[in-house]
Amino acid sequence: MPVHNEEVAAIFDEMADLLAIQDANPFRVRAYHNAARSIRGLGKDLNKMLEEGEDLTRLPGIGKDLAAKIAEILITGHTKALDKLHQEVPATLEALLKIPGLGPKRVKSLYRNLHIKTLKQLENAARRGRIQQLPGFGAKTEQRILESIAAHRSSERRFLHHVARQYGEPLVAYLKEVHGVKEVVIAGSYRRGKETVGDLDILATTREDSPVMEQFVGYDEVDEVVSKGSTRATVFLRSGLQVDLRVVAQNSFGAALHYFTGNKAHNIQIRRLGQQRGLKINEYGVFRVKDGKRVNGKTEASVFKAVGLPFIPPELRHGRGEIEAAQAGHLPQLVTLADLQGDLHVHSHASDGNASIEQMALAARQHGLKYIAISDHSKSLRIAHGLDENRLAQQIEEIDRLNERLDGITILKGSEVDILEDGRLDFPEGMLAQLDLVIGAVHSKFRLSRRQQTRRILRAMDSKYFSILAHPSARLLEERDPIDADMPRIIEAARERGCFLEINSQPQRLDLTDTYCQLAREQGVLLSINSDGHSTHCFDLLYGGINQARRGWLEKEDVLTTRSLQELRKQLKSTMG
DNA sequence: GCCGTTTTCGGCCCGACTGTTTTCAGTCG
Repeated sequence: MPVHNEEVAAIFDEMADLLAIQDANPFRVRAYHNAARSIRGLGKDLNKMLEEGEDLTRLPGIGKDLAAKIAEILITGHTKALDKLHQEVPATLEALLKIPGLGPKRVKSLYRNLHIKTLKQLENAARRGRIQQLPGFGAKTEQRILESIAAHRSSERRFLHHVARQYGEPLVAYLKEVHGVKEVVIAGSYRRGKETVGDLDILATTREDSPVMEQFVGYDEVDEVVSKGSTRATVFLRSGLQVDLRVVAQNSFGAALHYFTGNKAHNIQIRRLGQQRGLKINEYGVFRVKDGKRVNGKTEASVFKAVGLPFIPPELRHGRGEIEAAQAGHLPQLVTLADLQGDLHVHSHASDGNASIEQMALAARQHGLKYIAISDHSKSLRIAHGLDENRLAQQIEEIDRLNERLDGITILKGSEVDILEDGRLDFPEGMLAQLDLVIGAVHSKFRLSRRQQTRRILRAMDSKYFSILAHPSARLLEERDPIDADMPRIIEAARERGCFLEINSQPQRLDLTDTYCQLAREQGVLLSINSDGHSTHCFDLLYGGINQARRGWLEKEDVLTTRSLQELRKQLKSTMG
């Protein structure tokens, strides 16, 4: 049973937490967290790297010691270092750290003084008023602990980017109307285009007399004010979405925007670069260390320039090599929404869509697209009224008639064909041969073993008619975990067979994920950014696929659906051939 | 525990807010 990257990362995070409770050197604690983050950002399977004899110490944040621990975990499934920690510190204490307001120091105090090891014990002690008697704790802290435990179930909830946008944009518009407010921008993971966000970080610049803080906490969707100072406030909206507002002066806008767009790893790297140049970088600007003089910070570009870098797009700021690429002049020219020429995964009311083929085609044309492929479900997906051979044959004729009649948009004949459990496709070859493209998709048997699932998909891709693997991980954000499959192997197979992978733009899918997009790009596998649309509004969702692609370092050239119809046909033909 | 065109030792990003204090530790992002 192989251990996967995520499990290694989780072990390091746990070790960091337990070490922190033990009062270990904070930098050592951080080293473990850094290593965990570094591993999560890998596009490659650690097992494979080990097999191929790659030097793990070349990974950022991994040195000799942690490389040895990684090898130990991969081979034995655990590490003696964590086993030892568990003997010294109860593993359950880690859960206490998740309570807002409880960090390692307080958890340690609770454990040492009140022998609290579990959430239940914590709750009981708080109820009996025993916590406020501890030094460093008070009545308010105790009350907050009780409230947090009550809300614990929802505390880890993340919001889809698409949903956060629906709350965030009206709030931004509202803040812009407040007296003395100049700029208002949503920064943070939202600006980096992440598929889900834990909260919204809003940055505003104002004149000094602006009542923006009062107006912010008085917004009629605010349910709870967590904290409020003169430059920073945190609230919860009724929807449960947490929103942080930070206010800075206009001339700090660039520095603050950079600072609050993050992520942490990126910011730390930028500051280190600053340090090397005798500069201190914070949210207020770039300062010379020797005399404290402010030298930059009005625009984001000026912050980058101060450390000798070109502007790095927000979607790349994850501390995963973008700074090194910028230094080397190798930053990608990221694909944009305007580069898209078509959409190869569109449904009609023949299966589970709610518009006719013509309506979908006209909506696509309206959106500036030059072609779409109608790719309705195949017969096995009964719940979505999948098409059988007869209905698909009729649809092909309908598309021929429409193409004769419609100008400015071309409709391709496709099908989203179920990949059956054994890897067969849901239509016979004779049927597939009549299509312009075949999109293979997993819609069932999500819980096969890694070995079976991988073999299933590879076998489907063996079909000479297979064009694109739809939503490769089959995940549904906040709802269903990704299938367990060897994605690097699948990407390799796509390269060998000349197939493509989809970036599905549905807000809940956003699949392929960013790190695998990056791997596909490195392997020369083109990605097809598709809406998987079911209504005429679906083309608005393509922005999500673009976000995903940009976080995966993709350029226009790396995306199949930026091709002209003529070039696309050539690409598809070489697959079919 | 990691890292290094100043270093193999001695650094490690930095500031705001809260609560419990009476000048600051702890937590958070």
